[in-house]
Amino acid sequence: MKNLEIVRIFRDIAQILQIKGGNVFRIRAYERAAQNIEGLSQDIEDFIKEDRLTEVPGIGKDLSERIKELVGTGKIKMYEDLKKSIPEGLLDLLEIPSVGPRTAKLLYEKLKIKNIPGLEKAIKKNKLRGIFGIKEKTIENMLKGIELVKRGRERMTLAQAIQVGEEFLSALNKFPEVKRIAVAGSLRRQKETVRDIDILVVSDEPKKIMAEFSGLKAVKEVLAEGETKASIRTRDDVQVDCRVVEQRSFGAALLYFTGSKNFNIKLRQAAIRKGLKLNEYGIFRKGKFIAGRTEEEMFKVLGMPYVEPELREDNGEIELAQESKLPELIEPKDIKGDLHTHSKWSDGGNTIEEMARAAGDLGYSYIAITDHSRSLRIARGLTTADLRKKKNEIDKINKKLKGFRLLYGTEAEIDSGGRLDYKDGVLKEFDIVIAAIHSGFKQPKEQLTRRMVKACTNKYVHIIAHPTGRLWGVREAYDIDLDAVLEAAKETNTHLEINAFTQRLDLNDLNCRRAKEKGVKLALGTDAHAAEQLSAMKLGVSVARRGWLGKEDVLNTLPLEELLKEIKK
DNA sequence: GCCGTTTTCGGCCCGACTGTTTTCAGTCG
Repeated sequence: MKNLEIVRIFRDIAQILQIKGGNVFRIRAYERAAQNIEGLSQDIEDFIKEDRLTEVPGIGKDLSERIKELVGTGKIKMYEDLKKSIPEGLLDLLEIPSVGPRTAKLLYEKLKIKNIPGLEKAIKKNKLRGIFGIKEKTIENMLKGIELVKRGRERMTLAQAIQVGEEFLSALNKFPEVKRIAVAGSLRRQKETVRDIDILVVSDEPKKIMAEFSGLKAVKEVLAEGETKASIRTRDDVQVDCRVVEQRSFGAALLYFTGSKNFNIKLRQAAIRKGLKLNEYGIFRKGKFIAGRTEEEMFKVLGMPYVEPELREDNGEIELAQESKLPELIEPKDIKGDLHTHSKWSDGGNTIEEMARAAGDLGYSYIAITDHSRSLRIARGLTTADLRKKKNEIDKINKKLKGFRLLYGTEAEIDSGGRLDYKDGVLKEFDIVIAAIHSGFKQPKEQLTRRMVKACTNKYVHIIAHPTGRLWGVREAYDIDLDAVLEAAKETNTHLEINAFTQRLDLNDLNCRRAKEKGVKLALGTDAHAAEQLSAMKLGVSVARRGWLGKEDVLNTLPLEELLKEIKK
């Protein structure tokens, strides 16, 4: 899959052109193309094969030639030439907050600064003084920015972002001037990682809110504070932006502040075509306010149904909305049970009964206890003797429980040859079998793919757990041919998992969409190793929603009897 | 460099805040 390589190159090109001072629309064209390719659920090489590259929005004659050149020769000449035209390392300067293309260009032209260490040295030697347009404050901001880059401004996981967002909401909600409050930005779109937190407040006293926001205990540093908008950094180095608007602009501001940026641009273009102006204060016709209180009324004026925040990525949803063909997304309440959990029998922290009660409290009607299998010793995988005892325990608890069912399950190891580590006679006893890879991630792509495909063909395997192995902050997805696995899954009625564990979210949103397009049904599981982790299901639902999935695309929206029928091979 | 129920040429989203400015460019989202 060359998609991400092209994305990176196009973004690089855009940045180099910015520094060199190219046509801003040409620059934007590269950025837009990169964004659109990033959002593709299909391999770009498929588009080439079918000669329909220019069907990808933002890709015309020139860019399609560049893409073909890269896929064909491994290089893009124009990009190689551009790279040579500026020093390596200059692009790093753009990573520094407060340093944009113009400043980078200035620093290079006046002082021959080529990279971040060079800038640091120049600042320490007082060389920046006297450069036109740079004074003490600017230098100070650059130094702060450099520090931040050094510490690595990583993105948070969605789970962390949700927590930070909630803390700020509840802290701000205590102020009487706050009439209404909401999170926006990529957190509201439920992206799997989030850079900064956006908070929207309705109030008649914006100045007061600004002071209160900047004065919160969690605030380490105020980055900017104006009349209606302020940015701070928390003690944990998270940037939080707060914006205050009046009541009638709440919907407009929420829409604007939620993004994504490209989604907003497209909506504004749609507004222009209708002779309207759309900004964060509302929709205006000849300067007269006609909508803005709620997002719903704004979409209505723009002639389309409400677009769920999770869809707002400019990945085709606006076009579908205009034809009223948006998918109806799955919701948390549709989930009837959790299909991937662990108990004390292997490496979980709670007993089976405790897990069952916690699941019941969440309103579920079933839960699968899928402890690790024999060969995963490190997680105390169960021997066949253990399994008999575990089965007895489950049967006993099931007799006690009314309107709820424990499913006897396992998360079985797929070995390096694609076989499972329990014999068929053992496997067939389970109500549900999840198969997973926990070793040999670094095998060649072909072998990894073969293992997964073979696991799908096993007639006792119902679900493939965390199919790409991505573990946030630990390792990248392993190198598999996901399309081949999807094909195999489709053919054998095997389900792929959306693992909702905070650091996994695997399959991710784009791959979910790919699975749906291929006709593969997904199974949501939290991989909970303790009762309180069952609540991570909401993250999995978010991934599913971002992957355009409806209730009908997810296995465990089914009542128990239908679920058991559905998974039969 | 892309794109077209106004257009195949001439447009291309819109505004807040900062730091440096006597009116605005740069950065950010």
